[in-house]
Amino acid sequence: MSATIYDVAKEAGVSIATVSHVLNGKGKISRERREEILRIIERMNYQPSAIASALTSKKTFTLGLLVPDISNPFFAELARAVEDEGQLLGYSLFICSTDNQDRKVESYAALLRQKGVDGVIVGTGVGDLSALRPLLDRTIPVVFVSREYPEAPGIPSVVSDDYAGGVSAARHLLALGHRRLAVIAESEAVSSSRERVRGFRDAALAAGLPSFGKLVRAGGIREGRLQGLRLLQEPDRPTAVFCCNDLIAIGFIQAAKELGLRVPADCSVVGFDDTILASVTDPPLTTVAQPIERMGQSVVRLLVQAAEGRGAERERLVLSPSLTVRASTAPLASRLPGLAEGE
Amino acid sequence: MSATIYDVAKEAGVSIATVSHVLNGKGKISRERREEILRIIERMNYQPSAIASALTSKKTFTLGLLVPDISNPFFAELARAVEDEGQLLGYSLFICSTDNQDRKVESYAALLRQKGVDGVIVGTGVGDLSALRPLLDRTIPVVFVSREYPEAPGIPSVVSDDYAGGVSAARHLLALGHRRLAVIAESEAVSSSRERVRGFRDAALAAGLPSFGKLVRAGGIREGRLQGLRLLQEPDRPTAVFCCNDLIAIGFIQAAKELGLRVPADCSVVGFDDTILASVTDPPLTTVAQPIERMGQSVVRLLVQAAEGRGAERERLVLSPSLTVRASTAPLASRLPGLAEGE
DNA sequence: CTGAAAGCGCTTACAG
DNA sequence: CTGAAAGCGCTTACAG
Repeated sequence: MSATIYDVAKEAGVSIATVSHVLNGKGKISRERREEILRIIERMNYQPSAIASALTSKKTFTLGLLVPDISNPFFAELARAVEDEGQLLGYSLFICSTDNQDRKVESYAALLRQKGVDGVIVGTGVGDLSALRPLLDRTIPVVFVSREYPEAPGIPSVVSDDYAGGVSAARHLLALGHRRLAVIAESEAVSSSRERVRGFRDAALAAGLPSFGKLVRAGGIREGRLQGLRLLQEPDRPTAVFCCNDLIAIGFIQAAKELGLRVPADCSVVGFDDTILASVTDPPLTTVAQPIERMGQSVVRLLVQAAEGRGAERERLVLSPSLTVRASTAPLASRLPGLAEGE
Repeated sequence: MSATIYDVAKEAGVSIATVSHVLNGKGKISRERREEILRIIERMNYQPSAIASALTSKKTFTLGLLVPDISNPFFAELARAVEDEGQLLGYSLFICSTDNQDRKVESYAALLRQKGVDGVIVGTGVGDLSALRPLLDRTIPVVFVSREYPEAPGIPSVVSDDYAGGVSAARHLLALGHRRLAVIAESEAVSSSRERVRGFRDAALAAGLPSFGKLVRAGGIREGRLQGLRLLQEPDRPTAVFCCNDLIAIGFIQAAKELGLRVPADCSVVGFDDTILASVTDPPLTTVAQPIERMGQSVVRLLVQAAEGRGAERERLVLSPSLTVRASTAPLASRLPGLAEGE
């Protein structure tokens, strides 16, 4: 076993209370004593047990992060930002992949509660909010990131302005002359996706489009490809598509290639998120960039504020996304789209 | 506050020892008593404090994972596998991104020690192994994944057979008729990269190549691109390149495109890892696939064995990589490569 | 400025 | 089969 506070106290000829005080900078300790004790701590290579102090102080300096899947680049990048900001503020991070399943959400929630985390960041989809009860029951602070649940009043959230993101995607495509649009959204259950679609629709209608275009749903690459194959083989196939995340967009581009269509010449594509994937595809993806790093920083700050009893200053933080134009979008070709296919 | 073991004991009219016993399945408790107590636990929604039990039992059921960067897809995918296997065995996961800096490695090591983790998985580069001293001093079990340190005897590791991976990359390119090869390796400090290069070289020489080709170094996409620009503008530019990870390969492909060269027509590219990125690039990347999921599972099992005192069965587990052929490699064009550029 | 003592919520011999 | 009691390594009023 390694040194405990008792060993240090004995060595220094003081009580453990005094050692504890110099450790935590509490109370008044004479400068000489303090320095003497610090020296001994150093020499004995003493490190206080976080477990013992957690048991008494009720603080673990640990946070939980619930995401659908840590191997999904968006959440991996978010996790990195969360980890860094947590580290800065002295908090460690438990990572929990839920696959958006309430069962896993609830089991992780119970686990995190048992572990005594000081707060948890929820970036995962939660079908039934009661899955979070183990946390809320014990009044462990919770903050949502990238998702919101209006049914959960009083729980702060950090999101990007998804509506505005949808608007900017639509305006970009409209400015390029596209009129025959389509949207591939995520599940209706995902609040952020709903907002993105709403923004896109409003902007399209505001531009005088008679109709808003086809709307289909997908989750990741595979489904994006499937829906792409379908959309692109319809007689009135769209000349531009808005995909509610980069993965879907990637699947869509794959579908286009398989059908011998060129992106953006035959169909423009806009994604959402701007993860590393967007810069790597061919063509590089025009996409609505979420400020992932700032989102991560902000949730942590909000959560730590709540955890430390300094009431969160705001309940809801909305960060602005920005359109990153790469090469998957282009002006509408002058020929009538679709003609080549023999309509 | 929520219920403690005392509340349950009082409610059940037994001692806390008895409650503890039924909780942990220890000792002999009469079936009726057990069931009665279980019922009360259920009713009171009692969950034992992991902190208190950690303080007495010296087990936290928590592991640490040191990686260079959780937002790097390879490590994100590995982390997912580690998390899942840990979860299965009852362990939670602290995630620690070190950016391969010894300073951060050491500070995380000290932190994990304070938190009392039962073991740590090291997938990060460590320049000076003494950065791990906080762990080793306290004899906290450590296992390496994807890297090895021969200087650290007695520490188990799980790696893929990097040498064999390098061989298979070379054989693939040789079989396609390529003779003018190049390699973009990671830093010399990275053991896995060294082995990959060694395998590649041996296979090339064994095939009768007079020389093994150019060797340059890079870390990620940016450097891969830079080195690509350089390599591809030399008079005797290679017709095929082996990149020691997918990120480098992606950067290389970008460079080729910028120079107006086609992959694979003008230059074949083989990567290493087979992360999600490899399937998303254009062309999709031929790459040596590491069995990421199995690696994650295996390290966790090895580590938990060590943590639970069941001596690790083996000190070193080597998993076989396998070549995934996609579209970034092709037979050597019949024309003399490079002629087009006016050599 | 410093110390004695209680207490955090468990587990674990040990005794019966 | 069950309980009393010690102990894990800290923090925190409280007293002096």
